[in-house]
Amino acid sequence: MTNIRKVAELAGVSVATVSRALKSPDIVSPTTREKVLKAVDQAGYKPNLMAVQFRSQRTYNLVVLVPTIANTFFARVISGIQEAAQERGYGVLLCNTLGNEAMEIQYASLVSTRQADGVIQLRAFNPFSEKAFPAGAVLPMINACEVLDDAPCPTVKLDNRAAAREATEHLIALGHRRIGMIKGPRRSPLTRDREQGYQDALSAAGIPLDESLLCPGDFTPLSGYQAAETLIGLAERPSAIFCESDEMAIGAMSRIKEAGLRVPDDISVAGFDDIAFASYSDPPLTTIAQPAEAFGRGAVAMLIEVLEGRQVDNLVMPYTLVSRASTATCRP
Amino acid sequence: MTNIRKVAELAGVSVATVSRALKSPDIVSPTTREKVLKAVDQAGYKPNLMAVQFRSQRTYNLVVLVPTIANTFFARVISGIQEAAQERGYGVLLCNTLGNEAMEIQYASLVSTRQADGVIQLRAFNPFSEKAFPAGAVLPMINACEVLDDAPCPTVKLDNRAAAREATEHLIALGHRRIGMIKGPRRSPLTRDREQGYQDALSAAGIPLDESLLCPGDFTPLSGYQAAETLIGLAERPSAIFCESDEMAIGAMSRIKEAGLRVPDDISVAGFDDIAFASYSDPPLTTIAQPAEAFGRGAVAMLIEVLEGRQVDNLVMPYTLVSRASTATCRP
DNA sequence: GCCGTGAATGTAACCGGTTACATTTGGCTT
DNA sequence: AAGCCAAATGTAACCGGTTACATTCACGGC
Repeated sequence: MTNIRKVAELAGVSVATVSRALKSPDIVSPTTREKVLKAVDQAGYKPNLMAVQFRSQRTYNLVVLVPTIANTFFARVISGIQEAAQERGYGVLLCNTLGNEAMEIQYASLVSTRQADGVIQLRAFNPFSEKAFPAGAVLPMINACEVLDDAPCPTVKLDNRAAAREATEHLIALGHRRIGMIKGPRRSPLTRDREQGYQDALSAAGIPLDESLLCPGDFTPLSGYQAAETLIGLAERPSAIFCESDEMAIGAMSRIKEAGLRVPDDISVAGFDDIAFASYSDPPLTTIAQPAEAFGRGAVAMLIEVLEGRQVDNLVMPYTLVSRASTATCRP
Repeated sequence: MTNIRKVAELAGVSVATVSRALKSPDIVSPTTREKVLKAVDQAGYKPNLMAVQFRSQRTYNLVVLVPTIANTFFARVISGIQEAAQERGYGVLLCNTLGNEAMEIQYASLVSTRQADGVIQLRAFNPFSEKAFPAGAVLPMINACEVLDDAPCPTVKLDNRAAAREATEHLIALGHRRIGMIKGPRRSPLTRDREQGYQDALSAAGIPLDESLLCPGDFTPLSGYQAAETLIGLAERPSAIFCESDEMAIGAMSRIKEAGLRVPDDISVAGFDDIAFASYSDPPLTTIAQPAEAFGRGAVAMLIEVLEGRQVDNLVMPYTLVSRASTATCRP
C-alpha cells in the first residue's frame, strides 16, 4: 500500500512536508510542493482517510434512522438528506428501522463507538437510554418529520395541526359534514396533531365529533384500503375522507371504487404528503404538500451546526394545500 | 475519553489483557475476565471502532450507488440491502447518484480512500477509470438490477428479455396485435433486453414490428404520462401498452383516462416491477413481479463473498407475471 | 561580524486499539 | 529437585496520517 512515507521517500522530503504540501499548500515552498505532487502522482497515492478520521476523531458520517424507506415520502426526505450531506462532505449511513427500537439503538450507538458523528431520526421516539450512551454523553441528534413537543433535541417539523385543519376546512367548505378520517398509528404525534387539526376545523364549523368516523391506519396503502372498508360500511357513511398520508388515500380510493362508489362524486378523498403518485392517481389527489427534500436538507444543516458546536433553532417547514380532483362539492 | 488503557489501569491488568478479555474471552482466566468486565462497566467503556477499523483496514461499510431512491422499486432493493448488511455487521453508505457519473466516481472512491470496503452499483455503467483507481487496483463491486452483458464484475439480474417476452405474450394471448411499448432510457441495457423480449413475442406471433409504437421514457410517472399521450394520438392507436416500469404504467393510465378512454376496455396496460401501488391503481396493474428485496440481499451476500476473497457466480433472479385487471381481451 | 527573525523543513509523539513475541507462573513428569 | 510445557499475561511495535516542537538556513539590521 502506498502511504505517505513512500511518497516522502520518493520526493526526498519528510512525511510532515508531504502532509503539509497536500493539506496547507501555502506553507511549503513552491519547489517542494511541485516535487511532492509529482511523487504523489507517480506513486498513485491516495490518503487513507481512515487514518485521517482516526486522528481527528471525526468520521464525517451521519446516521439516518428512517421508519421505512419504502414510503415514498421518506424516500424524498432521504434524498434531500443525502444531497445536503454530500455537498458538505458527509456520508449517510442508512438504517431502515421498521420501528424496531433495538435496531435504532444499535445504529445510534455507532456514534458512541465513533463510526458516525451524529444522528438524524425521522421518528419521534428516541429510545436511547443511558445504556447506549453512558455517563451523560450527549448524542448529537436532530429529530425531523415526526416530532414530539418535548423532544430532547432540535427538530424540523410541519405545523401538522394547522395543515390538517386546513385540509378539513377545505372539505367543510365543499359542504361536507360527515368527514371520515384515516389516521396513522395511535402512538404517533403526527396522528395526534393532525387529529386535533381535524377537530379544530369541525368545532369551528359547529360539527359534532363522531368517533366512529376515525379509523386507525399505519400509513401504508393496505391500511388505507382496510380503513376505507370500515368507513363505507358504516350505517351512515361519510361523504368525505381525510387521510393522514397519500399512500393510505390511494389505498382508500381503491377500496371505495371497488365498492362501486365514485371519487369524488360519492366520496371525496384528501391525502397528506403530496407524493409523486398523488398527481397520477384516479382521480388526482387533493393533498397537503410537504417540502420533503427540504426537511432532509434542513435536518442535515442543523446537525452539522450542532456538530460544530453552534446553537440551532427548531425549524418549522411550510405546507400547501393542493386542490385536485379527488375532492368536490358534497351532493346530498 | 475512556479508552482501553484507562480500563486496564482500573482492572489492574495490561491493555493486551483487556483487549483479549473482550475479543477472545476464552484465552483469559475467568477471574481476570471478571475483573476486566467490571472495569469496563465502571468506566463506561465503549471501544473506539475507528481505531479497530483503522488497525484492521476494514470499515465494514458498503457503498450503494442508486440511480434514484425516489423510485419505489429501488427503495425496496435498498431495503433488502440494508437488512442483509445489518445482519452481517455492515453499514450502508447511500449515494443517490441521479445518473451523475462524477458523483458515482466520488462515492466509489470511498473504497480507495478506505472509507468503505466495497460497492453495490444498481446501474449498468461503471465509469470508474484509472484516475479513481490507479495502478490496477481492483474495486470490490457487485452490479445489480441493471446489468451489462460484459459487466466487469459479478452481477445480480433478471432475465429481462424472457420477462418482457412473457408480458407481451400475455397481451398477444388476449388478442392484442397493436401493442405499444413505453421504454426506459435509450442507453439502458434494461431497455434493450426488454425491447428484445417484446420483439421476440411479436415475431413468434407473426406480428410485424411497428417502430412508431415504441416510445422512450425514463421510468418516472411523468414520462409514462407523456409517452401515453403520444401513443393515443397515433392515427391507428394501440389496443395495449406494455410499460417497462409500473411507475410509467401508472402515469400512462392517468393520461389514457384523462383522454376519456378506459383501461382495460379501450387500452390494456401492463407494467414491470410490481411496486406496492400496482395493487392499488385503478384498475390494479398487470405486471412482472421482481423480487426487489432479494436483489438487494443477494448483492450484499455476493459482495461480502468477494471481500472475503472467495469466488462468486452471477445470480439470476426469478420473475412472475402477475395478472390483474389492467389487461383484458382485445375488443375490435 | 553578530544576532534576531521568520520561513521551510525535519523529528517524533500521538490517536486507540491489535497482536507478535517475550515473560511469568504453576502444575506435572522424571 | 530440576526440567519442561502450556496457560496466562505483559511489553511494545504497528497501522498512516497530523502536528507540536525542534532544527536549519537565509537575510536584514545593528
